Amino acid sequence: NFKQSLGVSQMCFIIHSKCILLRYTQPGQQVHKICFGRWEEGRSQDGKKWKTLEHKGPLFPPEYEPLPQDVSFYYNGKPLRLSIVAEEVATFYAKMLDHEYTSKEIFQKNFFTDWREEMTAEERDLICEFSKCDFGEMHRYFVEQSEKKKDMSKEEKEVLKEETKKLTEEYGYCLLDGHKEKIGNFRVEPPGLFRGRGEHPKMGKLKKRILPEDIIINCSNDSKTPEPPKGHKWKEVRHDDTVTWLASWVENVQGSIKYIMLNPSSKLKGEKDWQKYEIARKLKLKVETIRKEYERDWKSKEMKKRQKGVAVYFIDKLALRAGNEKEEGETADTVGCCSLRVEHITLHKELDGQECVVEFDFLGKDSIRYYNKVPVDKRVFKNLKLFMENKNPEDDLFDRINTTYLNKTLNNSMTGLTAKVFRTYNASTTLQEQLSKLTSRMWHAEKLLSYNRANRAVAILCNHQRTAPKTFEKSMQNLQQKIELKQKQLDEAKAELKKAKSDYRESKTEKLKRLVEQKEKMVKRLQEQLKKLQLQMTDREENKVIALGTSKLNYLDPRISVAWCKKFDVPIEKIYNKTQRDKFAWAIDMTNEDFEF
DNA sequence: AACGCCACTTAGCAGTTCAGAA
DNA sequence: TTCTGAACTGCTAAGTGGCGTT
Repeated sequence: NFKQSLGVSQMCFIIHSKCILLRYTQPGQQVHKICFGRWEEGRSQDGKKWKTLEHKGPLFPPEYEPLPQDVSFYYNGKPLRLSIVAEEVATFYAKMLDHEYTSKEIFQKNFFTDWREEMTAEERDLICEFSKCDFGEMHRYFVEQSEKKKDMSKEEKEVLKEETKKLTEEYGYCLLDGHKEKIGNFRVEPPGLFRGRGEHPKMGKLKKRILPEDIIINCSNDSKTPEPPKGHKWKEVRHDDTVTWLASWVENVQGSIKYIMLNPSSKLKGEKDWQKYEIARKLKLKVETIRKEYERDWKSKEMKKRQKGVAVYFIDKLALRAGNEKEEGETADTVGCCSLRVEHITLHKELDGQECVVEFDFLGKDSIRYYNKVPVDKRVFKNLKLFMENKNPEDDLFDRINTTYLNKTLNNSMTGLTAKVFRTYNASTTLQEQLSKLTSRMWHAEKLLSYNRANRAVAILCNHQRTAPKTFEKSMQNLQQKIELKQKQLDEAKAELKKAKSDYRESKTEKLKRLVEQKEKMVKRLQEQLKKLQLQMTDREENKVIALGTSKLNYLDPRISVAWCKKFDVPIEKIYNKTQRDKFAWAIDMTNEDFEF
């Protein structure tokens, strides 16, 4: 009846764990949603993450398939049949042959050492020199295989797709507190060669195959325990409701623990995400006080306090990461704020007409370069000079402090405050500020472009980079050509319009009048198309090495975007794709247009 | 305070899919 | 219908920060 009275053909209930939405579209109008119930903030205080948890355990990668008889590894120019285990490891290398990783000495060395460990005694005796190894034939075989896969018929591809879908349905979900939730990564990581980022000392090492005997399962004790693969046992089955993971194992290269966890769309993750932004909003209310506090620290008698004051200033102003200390030689040499070394900054009393400029140049997370020249407060500049006195380039800039101390003092200023909150706070504030400058008079494409601009401002602040797409230059050229063509068309159309007008002036017939109107329309359309292309060009150029996704997914309070969409009548689908809409379901459900971060 | 361990978020890349242009 | 480039998805490495122990 409700449907009929509204003249709506379709209506659906969207059932979240803590709210139910009734969703429908009235003809010619926007989508309506009626919300019953709401998301819960905070959650229980006792550290319990769930009451019940049931799942099927992780999905293992397929077993190794030996090479066909006519494909072989060559040593010293002669074909050599390897033992299954050694052959498998060799294929890892062979598959990567055209990647530049394999040309690096450390990569080769690490691989060769670990490979020899997997060989039989005889193989180890024989295969002593890496330079005599030839993986060419194996490599060609794998290239061929992937070609074949590409050339498969539509039907065959369909069958494969169906199979993965079935596996996802079986293993991709769990039951948490009685609700079906998507799992983030339900597959055990397959064996292979470790590829670190940047100059990683462990690149090329063998990442071993994980067996059920390595895996700890976590589920509730009254649930059906996942079945290990035939002939195998789990390492342990535990029932720990203070953690959110479903399974874990220790990885052999770095000795770190890997987890199977829920998808960001889950209630558990969503509420945590929400909480994160609430803390950042709390910082917004206190940030002025906190800024005064660290400015006072710049003058402290205690060197430790001064260093802290300057470090927090960097974290706040430049959105630097905290910079935990890392084990030397175990990972790539990267730093964050607290681990900055003297060699990473250069002080300029004056630079390009600005006073007190600090030049930063260091590798941050994922070995992404941070390069920036920033004019700073005079007192900060003086302090930095002081911190650098009598130090070697490789000494710590902030030698009296570390992230634990810094976070402890931050927590004293505001409960829940840590270094990373500043990044969230500054990112979200920047987005909101930038968006508030926009007007509703813009046309659609312009609105979206402006949103991207705002997003980009944040990405630049957080130094989120990407390697320029391989096809960038070419696609840019193509676009340029299109623009030139459009320009030419426009010029022609304009000339035609002019002619039509003068014709009309000479003999004012109805037919010629219509022609003028027609040509005017044509010119207008072409102008719009040209403008659109030019916008696209700027957008793409500015986006060349900037990654927008990271900030969108991790730093920008989605409620800002949702509110903006509502206010300016932009469909949310233009801003967030399906995955993102799932992740931010909590925000989409509860935000109206006057939300303020 | 130093250390080691653990749990969780944040990050860029590569392969795949999709949509619009030719 | 085919081709091309962008968007999306999955993957897993690399951070942050808390806690208990010494």
